[in-house]
Amino acid sequence: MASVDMEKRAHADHHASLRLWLRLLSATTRIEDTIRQRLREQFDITLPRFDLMAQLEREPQGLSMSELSRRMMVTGGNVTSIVDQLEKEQLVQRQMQASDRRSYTVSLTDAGRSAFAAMALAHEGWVVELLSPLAASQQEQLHKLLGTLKSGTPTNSKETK
Amino acid sequence: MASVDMEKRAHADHHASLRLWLRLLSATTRIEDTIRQRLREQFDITLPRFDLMAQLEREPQGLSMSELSRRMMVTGGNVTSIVDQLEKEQLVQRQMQASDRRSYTVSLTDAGRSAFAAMALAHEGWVVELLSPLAASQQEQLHKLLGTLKSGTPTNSKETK
DNA sequence: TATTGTTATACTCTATAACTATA
DNA sequence: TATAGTTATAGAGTATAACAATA
Repeated sequence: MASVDMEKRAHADHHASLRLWLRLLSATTRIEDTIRQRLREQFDITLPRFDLMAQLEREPQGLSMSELSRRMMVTGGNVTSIVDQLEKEQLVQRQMQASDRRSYTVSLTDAGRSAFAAMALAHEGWVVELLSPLAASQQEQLHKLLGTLKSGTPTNSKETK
Repeated sequence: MASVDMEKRAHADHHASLRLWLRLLSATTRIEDTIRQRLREQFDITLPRFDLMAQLEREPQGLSMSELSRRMMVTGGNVTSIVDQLEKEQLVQRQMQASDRRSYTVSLTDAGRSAFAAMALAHEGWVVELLSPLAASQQEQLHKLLGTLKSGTPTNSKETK
């Protein structure tokens, strides 16, 4: 009967989704761990610190602590401690804002900008290397499929930026 | 000239790889964070503990600490502490091995097995839900593409399991 | 009162290394 | 000597909540 077939199909699809998820997770984790390890070994930096610098590199005029917190999706206290560390190494700077004296603008220093350029170059090379089993056209396909995944559920697909 | 075109192409591909990686990372992280949060809220369990139980569920006869360590890709000390916690909650048990008295066999208790069954069911439902923006055929496509990525270089595409 | 950012605290996961017991 | 597992310690990242300064 059709309903039995549909049930079988549903179970098969569920298992397929689970297998897909495990593969997605393990592929991503493997690449992420490799990048994390190389950033540590070659530049003595962690991924969150690298990410924070990447955010600042995109915004030369700098960002407030709360904006960094929002973009990195971590709470404010954590941003404080990451910025503290990077400031100690003179890679970023806090600048007072005249308009609102509660708030700082955080930006890369010149040293930070050049350090980040070197790291970003290496980072891009690693990504190219680690994704190289896929041909350019396959990468494009993957990019499209992940784009569909990105936006949320079909029934409630509100984009929060 | 052709060499200039090739350089342009290489740069474009590099950027495409980087964009793909960022999308892959963010999609995976978003799903993982959602699962982590729901496991915490609904079952008061962390992902590593869930993963350890999943390993044991697949091996009813149980696993040694060192085998668990190998499969979860974390060092022995961590496995000890995770097993300690799960044992305290009576979800897993350590059993002496007659053959080698240095070694334990860790397995799910009956309570652990039934608790895991409930969690795994919910977990599978979440995965199905979170991947639902992709149709079954798209999920299959994604699975294949990630398979290529998984095994390493294109010249050596062995499937490990 | 609300907001920006800091500080203090606690928890989990992780690795390293020293240690015990057994092989 | 080598191996299985534990213990102790340290460090990173995370969240929560109390706090100070400013709006």
